[in-house]
Amino acid sequence: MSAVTDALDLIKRGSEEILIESELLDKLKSGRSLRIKAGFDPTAPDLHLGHTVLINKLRQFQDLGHEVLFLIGDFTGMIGDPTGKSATRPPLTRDEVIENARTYEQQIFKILDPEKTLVMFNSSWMNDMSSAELIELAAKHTVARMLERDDFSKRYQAGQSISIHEFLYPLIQGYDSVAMKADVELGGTDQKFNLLVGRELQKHYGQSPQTVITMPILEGLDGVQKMSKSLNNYIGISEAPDEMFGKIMSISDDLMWRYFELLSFRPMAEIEQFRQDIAAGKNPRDIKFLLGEEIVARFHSAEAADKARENFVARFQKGAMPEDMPEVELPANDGTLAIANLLKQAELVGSTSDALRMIKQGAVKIDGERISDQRLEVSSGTTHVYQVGKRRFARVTIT
RNA sequence: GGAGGGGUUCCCGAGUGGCCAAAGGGAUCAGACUGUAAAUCUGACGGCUCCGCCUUCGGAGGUUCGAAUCCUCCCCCCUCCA
Repeated sequence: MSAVTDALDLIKRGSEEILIESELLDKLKSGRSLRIKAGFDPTAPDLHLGHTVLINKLRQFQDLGHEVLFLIGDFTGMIGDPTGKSATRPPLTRDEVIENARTYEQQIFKILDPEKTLVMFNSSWMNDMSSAELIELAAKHTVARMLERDDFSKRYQAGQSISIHEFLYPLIQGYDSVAMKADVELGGTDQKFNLLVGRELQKHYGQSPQTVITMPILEGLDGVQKMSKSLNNYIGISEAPDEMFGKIMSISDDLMWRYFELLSFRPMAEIEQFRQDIAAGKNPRDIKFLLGEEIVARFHSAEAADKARENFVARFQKGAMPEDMPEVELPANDGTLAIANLLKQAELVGSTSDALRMIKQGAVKIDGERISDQRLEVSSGTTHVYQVGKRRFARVTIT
């Protein structure tokens, strides 16, 4: 096997689809450093593991000697990508976009090699585009083709609104490929339509079309919907080790295999061995520990991973209190503070109504003792650990 | 421009004058069970000084003892016609 076919094999691992594979092979054979594009909409301030499926693939390209063009869609971010959305997104303000973009830059270099990464902003060419040029761009695509896109046609049929500007999104994303002279573009499977528009437009503008590589969409913690910040089913790459480890442990056994496949760097053969071990009676929890440690070690350190596992065992298997919890000081009224107000002010619950409900349901503990008195008054000068449910803790001092 | 349909609590979606803080499902939270699993079961799920009170059903007014439900104006969405 030649180095080129080895490279192709590496690229294919975990990817969903390569359009067109033979073109990619030719590009690899040319021996030049390829321009690998990936675009990110700067709407989410935090990268999560779902993003890393793609970023890990970019890293592989870098390891093969190619250059990554990390596009921050600051211009398109103000439009709002309609992909996968059932409703029109509100546009972001200029300040929000800039702030979010900065956060992206800080995070990607946990994975990518800065030496081989070019961070670009599509505003740098889109802001200069004239209205005439924009209309010329829009003339290169038809409404019928736009409506081929799954989410557009669904919304259209369901009688939901599609604003004209949303049609511009795929066109601009495609035009980015022209402006960037991309050889390859990576995206999630939900981006396939947009990525293919890039190929069309490059042809229109006299460039050879980019190879499109789609990566699977990682399911979130619920195992059903895609991992996303807005659905609150994500694991952020900047999260604390304990949090990260705990979230990995909370996924179902089925989902664990998906995460191994898309997030682990272990060879597939080793992962297959894990499956066999479990079939032979090994506790899946112990395999999940390995996944949790690998992920925490990648974004923090091996020591942090060990520590996270130890904390996990101590806290949930042995029922210990967490080591760190918020420390809160609250003023009393007339020497005491009602329990419901205390819990609300300590931000353990959202409202006093919620606090009373939690007490009724047996979810509230003080120093580990379950309480049932909704009218409990806590006197000033005391410090206790208050707990709501299994996860929410605070050490509260009444002054 | 014309005709029609629609905007309900986080989401979907019932509800056409009092029994509505509003069915049902989803999401979420809690309890049980566990491997903090998942699944399942049970319960909760606007707010508050919580057996009572206050504020919600696109917005503003109005009718009524009483309105998410009726009337007026306005805003927004969709469909068909032009």
